[in-house]
Amino acid sequence: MKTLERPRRTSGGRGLFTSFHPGSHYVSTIDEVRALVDVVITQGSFAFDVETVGVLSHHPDLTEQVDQQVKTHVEALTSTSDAITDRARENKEQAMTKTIALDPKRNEVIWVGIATNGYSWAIPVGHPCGEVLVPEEVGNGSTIPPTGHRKILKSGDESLAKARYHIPAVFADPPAQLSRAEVFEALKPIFFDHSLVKVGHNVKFDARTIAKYYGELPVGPLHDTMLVQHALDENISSFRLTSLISTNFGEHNPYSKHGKVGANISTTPFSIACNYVHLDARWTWMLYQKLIRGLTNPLRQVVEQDVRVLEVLMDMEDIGMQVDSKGLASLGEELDSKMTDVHSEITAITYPGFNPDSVKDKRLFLFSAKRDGGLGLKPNKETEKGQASVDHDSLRAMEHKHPIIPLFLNWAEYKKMKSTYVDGLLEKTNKGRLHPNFHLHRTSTGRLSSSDPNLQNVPRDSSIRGLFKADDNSLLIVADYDQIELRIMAMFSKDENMMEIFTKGIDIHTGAASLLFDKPVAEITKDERQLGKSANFLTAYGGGASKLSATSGVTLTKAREIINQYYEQFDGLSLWKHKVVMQAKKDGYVTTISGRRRRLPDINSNKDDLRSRAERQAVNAIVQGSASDICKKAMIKVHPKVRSFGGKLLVQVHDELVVNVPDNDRVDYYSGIIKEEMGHGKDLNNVPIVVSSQSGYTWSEAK
DNA sequence: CCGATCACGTA
DNA sequence: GACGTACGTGATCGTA
Repeated sequence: MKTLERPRRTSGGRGLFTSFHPGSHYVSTIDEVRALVDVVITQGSFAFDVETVGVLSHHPDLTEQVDQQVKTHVEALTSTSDAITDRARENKEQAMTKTIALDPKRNEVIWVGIATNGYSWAIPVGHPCGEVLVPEEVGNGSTIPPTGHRKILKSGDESLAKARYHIPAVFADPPAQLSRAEVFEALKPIFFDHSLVKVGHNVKFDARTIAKYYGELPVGPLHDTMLVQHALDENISSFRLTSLISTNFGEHNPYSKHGKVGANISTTPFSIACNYVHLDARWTWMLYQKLIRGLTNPLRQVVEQDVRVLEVLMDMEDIGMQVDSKGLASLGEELDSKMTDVHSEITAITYPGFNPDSVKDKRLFLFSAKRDGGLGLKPNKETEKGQASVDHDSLRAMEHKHPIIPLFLNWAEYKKMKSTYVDGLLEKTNKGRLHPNFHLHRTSTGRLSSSDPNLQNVPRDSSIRGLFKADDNSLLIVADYDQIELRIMAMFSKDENMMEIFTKGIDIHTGAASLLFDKPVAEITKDERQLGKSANFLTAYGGGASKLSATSGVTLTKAREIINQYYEQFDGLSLWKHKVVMQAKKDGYVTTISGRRRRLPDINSNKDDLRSRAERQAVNAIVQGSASDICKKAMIKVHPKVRSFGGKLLVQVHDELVVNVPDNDRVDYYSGIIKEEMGHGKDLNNVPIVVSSQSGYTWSEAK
C-alpha cells in the first residue's frame, strides 16, 4: 500500500545512504516530482534508472515477424496440433516482448528511479499489477497437475500423468499512477540541464529509452558506472549491477537478495518492484560515488575521455544506419535458392537427414573409415578441444579429395551470409535503419565493441556492404587510419628503420620486404610484399614461424629465416617488445597512450603457455589499445564538426569512421575536415599519421 | 532452457 | 617445441 511518508535525507556518511531499506514510498503526485527535481538540482548530479517493458501490439512489424517465426517453427516439426502451435506462438511472443523491452526505440517505461545524496525516489508510470492475490504455481514434473492443467487424452479424458505445469499468479489492480507524459514533462529540467551530471549503469540505454518521450536525447554530461569500473578493472567477467555491488560493497547486501526482478518486472508485485527501483537507483549512485573516488590519474583521464565518447556513441546508436531491406530480402532469396541446390547435392552424396550445419555429421562423414560409411579422410587440423576440425582452412586443404568438400565450403559461406547477415540484420531493422549498441566496457584492450547488431563485422563483400546506404540526398564518407597499429609500434619503439619507412612515406609492407630481402623498394614483387605484410602483422600479434609458414605458404625454415631477419632489421622494435614484457612482469600491467591499463595476471605464471600468451597480450594491448585511444579521441573531435555541417557519425570500426554527409559540392571539404580532426598530417613523436577517405552512396562504394 | 563448442565475419 | 591479438553471432549438442 501507498504510504504518505515523504522522501527524507538519511543521516551521516558523507551524504551516502546509511539505510538500505528504502521502504515502499513511491511518487504519486506531480508536486512530488517537482519537489524531487528541486532537490536534484541542488545536488549537482544524480543517478537514474528506468524499468521497461515491451508491448508487442504496438509493433505490427514485429507481430508479423512472430507470425513468420511460428510458421517456420511449426513447418520444421514432424507433427503439429493446435496446442503445439499455440505454445510455439506463446514462446515466440514472450521472447519478442523481452527483446522489445530492451530496445530503446520501442520499449515503454513503467518506472523511473532517481537517487542522489541521501535521497531516492521511485516513480511508477504504468506498472501493470498490484499485490499478489493468488501466488503462481509451478509444477516441476514430479506431481500430477491440478485439473484444468492436465493433458487431454485421445479419449477426451484428462491424463493423470505427472507433468510440468505453470499457473500464473493473480494480482490486485495496481494503484493509480502518474502518466509517462506528465512525469517526463516534469523531469525535463533535470534531463536537459547542461550542468547536472546524469549517472547510470549503462546510461546510454536509459537515456535513449526516455528520449522517446522528449523527441530528443537527454543532454550531457552523462556518466556511467560500467565504464568507470572497466577502467579500474577490465578483467571483470560480469558488469551487472548486482555483481559490481558485491565486489565493491561485499557479498552481503540487501540488493543481491532481490534476484532478477528487472527481467520480470511486469509480473512483480507493485511493492516489491517499488523497493527494487529504489535500490537500483540508490546502488547505482553509491557505486558511482565509490568508484569515482577511487579514480586517480592516469585512469581518471581515461574515464574522462570515455564519457565523452559515450555521448558520441549514444548519438550514433540513436541515429542508426540505413539499410536496404528489399535488397537484403532479395539477397536472402538468392542465397536460399543456392542453398537448396547445394543441400540437395549434399544429400545425394551423403544421406537423407544429413545436416551440413552439424560439425558432428560432417566429421563423421569425412573422417570415419570407409567400412563405417565414411570417406576415411585424414583430418589435417584439430580444434582447440582436440577434435578433427572441419573449418574452412581444414576443408580447403583437402578440397580435391572428394566432390563433397567444395559443397561443404559453399554451404558454410551461404549459411553464414543468410543467417547472420540477411536474416539477422533484417530482424533488427527498425524503419529501415539498424541501431547497434556500442560498448565501452566489453574489451580488455579499450577497443569498442558492437552488438545487436554488430556493425563492426559486416562482411566487406559488396553484396552486403552495398546494402548499407547513405540517407536520401546524402553520401557516406569512410575515413580510415593507414597502418595505425604499425605506426604506433614505430612511435613507441623509435625503431630507426620503421621510422624511416613511415617518414619517407614508403608503403610499410614493401619497406619491410625491402629490408627482409635486401632489395630496393622498387624491385619488391607482389609475393615479397605479401611476406613483408605477414611479418608486419605477426609482430603486432606476437605470432611465430609456424603461423607465418601456415599463412604465407613458405616452409617453416624459410619462415624462421624471415622472422630472424625481421627482428634484425627492426632491432629497435624487438628491443621495445622485450622492454614491454619486462615492465609488464614488474608492474603486472601495461599502459596505452592515454593511460589505459591492461592488467595481465598470468604474466609471471609458471605455466609456459599462459605466460607466453600474456606476453603476447602485453605487446598487443599497448598497440591495439593505443590505436583505440587515437580513434576515440578522433570521434570526440569529429562528432561536433560533422554535426555542424549537417552530417552524422554512424559507425566506428576500430580504425575507421563512417559518416553520413549531405550530398553536395562540398564533399571534399567535409572529407578534409574529418581527416583533419582525425589527425591526418599530424604526427606521433615524428611518426606521421595518415588518414585516407573515400565516399559513395553505399558502404561498399565508400570503402 | 542454458552453457560449451565450433565455425566465421571484422579490425 | 609451439606459439597470433581483439571481438559478436548463429547453430548444434549435451545436460538439466
